[in-house]
Amino acid sequence: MTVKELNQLLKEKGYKFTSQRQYVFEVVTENQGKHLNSQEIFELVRNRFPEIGVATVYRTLSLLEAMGLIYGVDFEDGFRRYDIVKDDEEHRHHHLICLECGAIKEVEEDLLGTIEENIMKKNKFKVINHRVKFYGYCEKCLAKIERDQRSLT
Amino acid sequence: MTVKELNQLLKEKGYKFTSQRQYVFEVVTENQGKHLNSQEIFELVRNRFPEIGVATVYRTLSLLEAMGLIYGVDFEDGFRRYDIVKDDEEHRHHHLICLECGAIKEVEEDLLGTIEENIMKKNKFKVINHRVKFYGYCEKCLAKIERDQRSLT
DNA sequence: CTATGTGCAAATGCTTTGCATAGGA
DNA sequence: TCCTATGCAAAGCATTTGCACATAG
Repeated sequence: MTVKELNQLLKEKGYKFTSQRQYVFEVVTENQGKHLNSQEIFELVRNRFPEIGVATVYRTLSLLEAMGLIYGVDFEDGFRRYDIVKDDEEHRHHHLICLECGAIKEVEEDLLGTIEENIMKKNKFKVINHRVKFYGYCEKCLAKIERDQRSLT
Repeated sequence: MTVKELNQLLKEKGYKFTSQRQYVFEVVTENQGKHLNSQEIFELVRNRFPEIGVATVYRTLSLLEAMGLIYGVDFEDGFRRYDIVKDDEEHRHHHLICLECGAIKEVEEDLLGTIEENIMKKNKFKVINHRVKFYGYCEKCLAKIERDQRSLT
């Protein structure tokens, strides 16, 4: 999504297009996949627009999330993190979280298609969406761990 | 797990057995499946042991979690919630979260056994554990929603 | 007796809010 | 011009921490 499209979309919904909103959106877009937290986004925006206040960043992130342009995740590290929603993704979007280094990688797959049906049948619960977090070790840390173990013997 | 076993386990690991730890453990145990938050646990313990302080509850919950006797979940509602770990469960434990009424139901299944292998192959990420949250509508709310829709036509 | 555990209150850290001013449309 | 958006500082709120005292072993 371009800044122009953001402008249009904001106006469509009756919101105003401001520099602050533009910069917050740009920063999140340019850092796709990094899952920046609110403070990080604040710092990066401030580089381009020093007058901005934290409150505006928080308010803008909420707005963009409500508009469906970005999404928030909570990796239970004390921060709310944001990333852009890619046009083609619906709910096929999950995270691999490395227990060693904290690296976060995205998985773009609809993992649970058939499983949702079973849930529906067994639990009488209509599944609308799901969020999966896999905890484990990324390639780098796994190699390191195996190396360390070898050197012990 | 009984209080007696808790006593033993604490001592094994070099911790002391105290009334505070006993009551916190009992409250979580007796409210299995309710996913109480720290404040709720604090209130319930205080009914039995009025001298207890919040800090002790927080410290005890962390300790019990580290010992693997309880687990914490974050439903992104601002509270950390706790429930007991049943003996037979490893990582076969997920949640159905109703978008309408907020009800939380547990699912006791290892949903992703085969999927983990694919993740491993495709992403070079060794999965140790996973946590799945399904968002949707529970039986009651689903019925209500359908009723409301019918009455509109 | 000694080290760990506890209660209290203060501190922390992220996020939200109130309010006067700025600035889109 | 009018109403939404912003910046600032203060407030909120769950959780953590420092410290003197209590207590399990």
